[in-house]
Amino acid sequence: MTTSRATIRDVAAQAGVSVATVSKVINDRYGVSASTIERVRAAIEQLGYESSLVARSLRNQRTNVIGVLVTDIEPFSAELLKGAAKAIRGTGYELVVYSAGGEAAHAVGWENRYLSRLSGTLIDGAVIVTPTVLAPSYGAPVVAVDPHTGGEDVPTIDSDNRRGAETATEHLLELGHRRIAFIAGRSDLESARLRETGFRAAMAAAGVPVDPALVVAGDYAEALSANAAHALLRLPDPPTAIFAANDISAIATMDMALTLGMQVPDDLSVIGFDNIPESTLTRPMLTTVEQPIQLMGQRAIEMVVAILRGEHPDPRQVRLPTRLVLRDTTAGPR
Amino acid sequence: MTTSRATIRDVAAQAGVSVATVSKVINDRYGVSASTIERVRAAIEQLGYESSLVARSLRNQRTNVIGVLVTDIEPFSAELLKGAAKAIRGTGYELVVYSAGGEAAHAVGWENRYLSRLSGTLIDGAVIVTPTVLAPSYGAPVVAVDPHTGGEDVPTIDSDNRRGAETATEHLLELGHRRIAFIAGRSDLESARLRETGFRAAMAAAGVPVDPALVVAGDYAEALSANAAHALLRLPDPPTAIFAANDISAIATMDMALTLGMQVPDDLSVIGFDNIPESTLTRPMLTTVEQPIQLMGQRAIEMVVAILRGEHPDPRQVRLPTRLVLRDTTAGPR
DNA sequence: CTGTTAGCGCCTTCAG
DNA sequence: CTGAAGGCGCTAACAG
Repeated sequence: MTTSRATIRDVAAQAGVSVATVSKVINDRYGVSASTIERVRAAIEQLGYESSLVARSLRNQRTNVIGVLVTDIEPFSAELLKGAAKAIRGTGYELVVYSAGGEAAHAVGWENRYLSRLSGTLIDGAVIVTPTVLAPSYGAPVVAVDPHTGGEDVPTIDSDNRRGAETATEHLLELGHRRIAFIAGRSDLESARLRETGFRAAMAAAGVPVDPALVVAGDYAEALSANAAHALLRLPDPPTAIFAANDISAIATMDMALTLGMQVPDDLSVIGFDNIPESTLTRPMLTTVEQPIQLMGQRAIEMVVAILRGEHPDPRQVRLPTRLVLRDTTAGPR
Repeated sequence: MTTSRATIRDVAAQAGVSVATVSKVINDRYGVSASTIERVRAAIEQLGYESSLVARSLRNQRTNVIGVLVTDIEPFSAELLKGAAKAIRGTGYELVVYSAGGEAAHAVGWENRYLSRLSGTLIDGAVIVTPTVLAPSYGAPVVAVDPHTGGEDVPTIDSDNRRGAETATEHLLELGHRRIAFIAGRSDLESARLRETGFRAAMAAAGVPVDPALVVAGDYAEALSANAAHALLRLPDPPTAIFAANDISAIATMDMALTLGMQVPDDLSVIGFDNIPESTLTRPMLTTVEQPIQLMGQRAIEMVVAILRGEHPDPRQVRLPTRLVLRDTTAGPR
């Protein structure tokens, strides 16, 4: 037990050569005799040696590793990771996902701290998911997914949040709803602002005034959204439909409606945003606006790889389409 | 742009002190005057300095990072990661997920290579998902999820694969099926062997012989499973039900049935294993055996953390229960 | 062909 | 209270 892992020195000692020679063998550099190579390889084999990624990346600039930085691994980022993993195949790069485990993430600027911790060493480039502040990149290429702002300098990937929100709202309107509530997302993210903008635009276009009491904060988070839903449904004149800024919030809303003894969609229509896999786990299944999340992850990786290869991907701001997915949580008001 | 990230030396220069002093401030060591601390903190702030994880981990033994090593990020591992991320919260540890991007993963022993690359440096402990060879751990605690073998030395987490497979088979049997096919999983994994064992045991218990032609390889993979399903359904005397060793295979089977113009469950019953979120995306929705995947990830992290804290978790081999989830892809044979 | 030297960014003695 | 020196594992010059 606990036999510390073999280092390059152990290999060198075992093979009776210098550390530098071992390094040469490992990296296929010229200038090592066949017999020495043989001996070194044998030692490596015997000791189960594998060069330390850390030591190596401290010394070299390139590591062949791309990082994906997330605050947490939840349904959205997990989908994104699937896409990222798909895109990484065949590129020769490896993927490292770094998650602070929620806590540190609350501090504004987590993305820059992470980036600073990993960049220059360990990763050649990074994808940052839902960053709130985007600092000058430290040399390594960075692509932001669903960033705090419509991006100016940094390449970004997002989806058409505004149009998606309009579509959702129009759907509710067409069903005959007029008292439509909106549970807003994280106010520090552009996506949340655009979803609210889309909601308001669709309402305005239909000539339906937005009751300020029906627009509440949900923060893309379960607990806060549940509270928000509770408050909305307890209003003297409650909404007949709720548009939640993401699926997590929509699911929390459905749970709360159930808790309050209401039937979805008979007593209340609910519509979400994202189309995470979990949205089909609810009963009834959630009607929602789909973002191509996996594709967003895929595109982000592709863009980082392209930049790493010295290319200059042209639209640096990629906006993917959204799409209404009709399921069973919306119906006309009674 | 491209201003290389600040190092501890930049901070030292900016604050007019030595590198060592900065290090002391960062790590809260005694022996620095209040005014110096102030100056150093200001410099850190101004430069946006964050110590390099790599340099740090090379120097120290502890990094406060736990690694999760996977061959790829697909539905199963993604679920597991959600659980792992949940478990990491509040522990003070951070999470790094390392994925080889499919390729390197094909080589046997990827887990040991990764572990060797990262262990001792970068990560304090690791969770390895579906390893095929488990070597002596290099000092750092390692927990294996769904390993190649019933684990002897290494702590492991898995679910009751055998019982789950029995349950699935019994369900098919109770519906009246007799020609039941089995699309097997990755033969290098204990889980796949146990699922097949469970299938055979249930068949034997019901006195139904297993037609060798109806047991085919699927490897837990989509392409191979689709082929397998095709072959099965083209048999002169095709099965009336197919039990696939995981949901990916089951979904591939459903797709193939559809391609061949068959109705599920009318012409063919299909049942899977895992209950990944994707299993509710099929139409009809997939009947399957649920493994508590997130919980497996959670438990694995908890165990690593416990060992890191010097505890000796008692059952070192944790087996979680499985459960039949009845949905819409099974019915009696015509 | 092989070994020696220096240094990546950081932290920890140990002197001053 | 502060700074200089050494070394973590590795690689890139340069010497022999």
